[in-house]
Amino acid sequence: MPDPTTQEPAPEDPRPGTAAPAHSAADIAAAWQRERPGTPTDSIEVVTPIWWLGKLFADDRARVLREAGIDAATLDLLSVLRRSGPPYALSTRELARRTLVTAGAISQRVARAERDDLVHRSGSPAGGRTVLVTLTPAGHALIERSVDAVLGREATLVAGLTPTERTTLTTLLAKLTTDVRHRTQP
Amino acid sequence: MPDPTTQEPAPEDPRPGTAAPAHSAADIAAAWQRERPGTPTDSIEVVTPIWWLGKLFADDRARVLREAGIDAATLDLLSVLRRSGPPYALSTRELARRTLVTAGAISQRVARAERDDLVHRSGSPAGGRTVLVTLTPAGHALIERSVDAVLGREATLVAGLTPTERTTLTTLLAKLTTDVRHRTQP
DNA sequence: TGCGTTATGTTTAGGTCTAAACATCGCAAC
DNA sequence: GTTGCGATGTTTAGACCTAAACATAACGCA
Repeated sequence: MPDPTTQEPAPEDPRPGTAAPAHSAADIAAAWQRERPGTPTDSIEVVTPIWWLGKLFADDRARVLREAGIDAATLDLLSVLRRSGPPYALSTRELARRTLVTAGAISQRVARAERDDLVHRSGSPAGGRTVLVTLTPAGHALIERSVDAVLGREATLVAGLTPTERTTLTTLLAKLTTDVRHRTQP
Repeated sequence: MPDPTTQEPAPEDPRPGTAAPAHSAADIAAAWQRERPGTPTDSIEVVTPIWWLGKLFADDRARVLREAGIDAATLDLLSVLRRSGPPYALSTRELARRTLVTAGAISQRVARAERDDLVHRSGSPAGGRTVLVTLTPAGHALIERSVDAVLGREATLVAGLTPTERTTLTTLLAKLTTDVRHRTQP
């Protein structure tokens, strides 16, 4: 019965009872249906490619950044500060909000970046207990020469999509993001 | 000049020179253009939503799994074994190939799962130095009651897309994946 | 038989993240 | 004033991953 549409080469020794390898989202869904009929596999062909693409982009970005002498976490930190405009300073809280990691992670990121003289903490000029994290000249220089490398590279990765396809994809991703946020946050 | 299309509330104290917060991919691209005209921002509206969606799905899955008493790494391991069909046994190498993590990570995942009596290692029945990792009855029972919870939940998260939209999205993601693989692997 | 090569697993060092425990600071109610 | 609460940062314990160093085991071949 199993007539799986695989794209992988068949195993050298197809022992009876051994399923074929699955390496596309469709294969994974088919394998569940074969082994466990009725499994709710509707989401697999949407969720799985999104994860795989995220990993592909992340791995490629890591490769590019290694040559630039910076890691993804630091790039994220410096980017947010650079994009915020003069005076290139944000509180820990605000950095956490804009980077999707916890305040504790920001604290550690800032500690590493401060050790490398890319940012410095300044005791709160404005009220409260807030600490302002500011880009140093070295940090500004590093992000300046990293961002074009990273974004330029990623532009080539998505260049295979036509403008129409890209617009459609962006729209659908935005809709899905709204849906998921709506169903998970409240 | 800056007429940023933000969806966030304006900062309480808009000091001069301070950019508005950016919390959509379009806002991020606009912020780069405002602060650094000419930055190649073409990819941002594709790559960023993919990462954010990946994180939304991962966080939600972690929530569901916490109640089921299993973590995402273990779910991944047991799922691959369960989907492979009887006799629910695969080598370390093959597990690494199907889960997108390194062989070292598999070694550790298997060690944890073995400690919890979810799988057991069997000395190579077939040739070589290969170690077969096999699902135990407890592991089989755990994956059986976890997979419906996870996939059922995710089905509701993508239920807002019409069948047509879902097909279009799947197609575009597949095309992008092919492109990116082609440009990064060789 | 002896040796080098290749494939496979495991271990270890280092890095990063989250969750939770702590530590402050400002402020409001009284 | 002072007591308590809420917001903000930092620290720490635990989890998990990668890369690289180590082990073995099977093979090919002289």
